[in-house]
Amino acid sequence: MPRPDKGTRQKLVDTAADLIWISSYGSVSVDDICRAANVKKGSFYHYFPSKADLAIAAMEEHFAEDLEPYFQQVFAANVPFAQQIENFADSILEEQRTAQEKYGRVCGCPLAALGSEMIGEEGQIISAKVQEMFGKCQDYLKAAISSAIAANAIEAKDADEKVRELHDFITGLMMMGRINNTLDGLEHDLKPGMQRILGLAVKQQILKKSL
Amino acid sequence: MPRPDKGTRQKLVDTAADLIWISSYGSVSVDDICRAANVKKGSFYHYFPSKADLAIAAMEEHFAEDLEPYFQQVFAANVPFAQQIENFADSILEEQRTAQEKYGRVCGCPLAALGSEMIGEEGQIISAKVQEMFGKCQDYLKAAISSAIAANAIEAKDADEKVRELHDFITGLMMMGRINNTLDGLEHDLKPGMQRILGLAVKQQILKKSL
DNA sequence: AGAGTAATGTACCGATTAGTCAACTATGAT
DNA sequence: ATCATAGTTGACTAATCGGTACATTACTCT
Repeated sequence: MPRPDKGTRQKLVDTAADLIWISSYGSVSVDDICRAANVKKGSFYHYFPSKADLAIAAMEEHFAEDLEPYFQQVFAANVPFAQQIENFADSILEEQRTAQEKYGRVCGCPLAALGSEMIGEEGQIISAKVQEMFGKCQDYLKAAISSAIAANAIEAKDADEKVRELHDFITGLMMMGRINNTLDGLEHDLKPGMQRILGLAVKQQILKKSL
Repeated sequence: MPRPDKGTRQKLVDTAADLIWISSYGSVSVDDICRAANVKKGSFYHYFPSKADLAIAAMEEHFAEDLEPYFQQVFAANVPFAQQIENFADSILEEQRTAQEKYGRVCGCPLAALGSEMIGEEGQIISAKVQEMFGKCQDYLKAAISSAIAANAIEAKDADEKVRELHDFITGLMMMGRINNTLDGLEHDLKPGMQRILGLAVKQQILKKSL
């Protein structure tokens, strides 16, 4: 589904996001990005003052254009909490499957991969942005959990605690999926694990055969 | 407590492990390692044919010298399973605290950080070694869980499943600790989470004040 | 003591890195 | 039409990368 003529800037953002996701920030050079996007280096630095700025732009725009609308849909107020969580788990798995098909490997969470890599002085700015993005994601989770608590839909008391538990759990599954290049953990444990953390009924789940 | 005259080779291994742990493989150059270890480049390549070989040696030796004896102690056959798990959780937290004091930040799991970064063609060998190392760690976990199952100490049936769940869970906590530079998740959720996964009694835990 | 080898030190290599620069072209408003 | 501006291009830099070559030093065995 390639949109026709995405514009140079957008091509750079998308290409960089892809390349970094399937390998790492450090191992993808500006030349790599330019080559893959079919853009000359001069144009790169016309749009972005540095490689780090492109990465940050990629994060912000991916969040604003993909993640934010997605969260608003999944956690829409009219959907019951248990269903929100089910949908959330399903869509994570689906995204990972799609990426696996597209790139030939399990990719995990791009923010976590980047955040882990960019530890240390040189990566401060990017690392801070990763934390900020994670924070924004957690805000959506927190809103959903808070209203579930208010509605007595779950027993939990501290929404922040549950958000952290949930996020840490999900990140673990995605990270190990990335490292071991397998969806096993996500397929088997994601949904029931999330339900268990939140004190929701854990349904016996039927796994779709992987294609 | 620096041992006197560690030997050039060992200094390289230890220094590289440290530097890579607190930043990343890609952002640490051979020159960085040599400078920090006070070793000349010629000596580096006398002991290791490449940077990647040093990283692999560091993983293997860290496992053989630190991790393996540690696992044998924690999962010693005469220790009750519930206690094994408690000790395991405690020691993970302690290791993270120690590293935090030493390096001024939460470092998380070095294998996971490296494994996530080394995805992609260029990192195949290192990535495979990370998987191998994780596999060896899981073997110890599996042995402990299997005998707990055999002794009816826990309800679980499939040891492999529990090992995966446990490993994914722990990795998630450590990874988010690294990314967000906080021990909150590990301090609050590690032990009860492990106990819950394994169907063990979840004790109310008293948290040590962080120093 | 002397020979062989292990270890060290220094100077170097070509390739690659992020980033610069000035010339060029397309565009759009007046 | 013209003029400023946005966008593009390819050649360029200085620094750094992983790795090599080779001479020198230290150690060990006889």
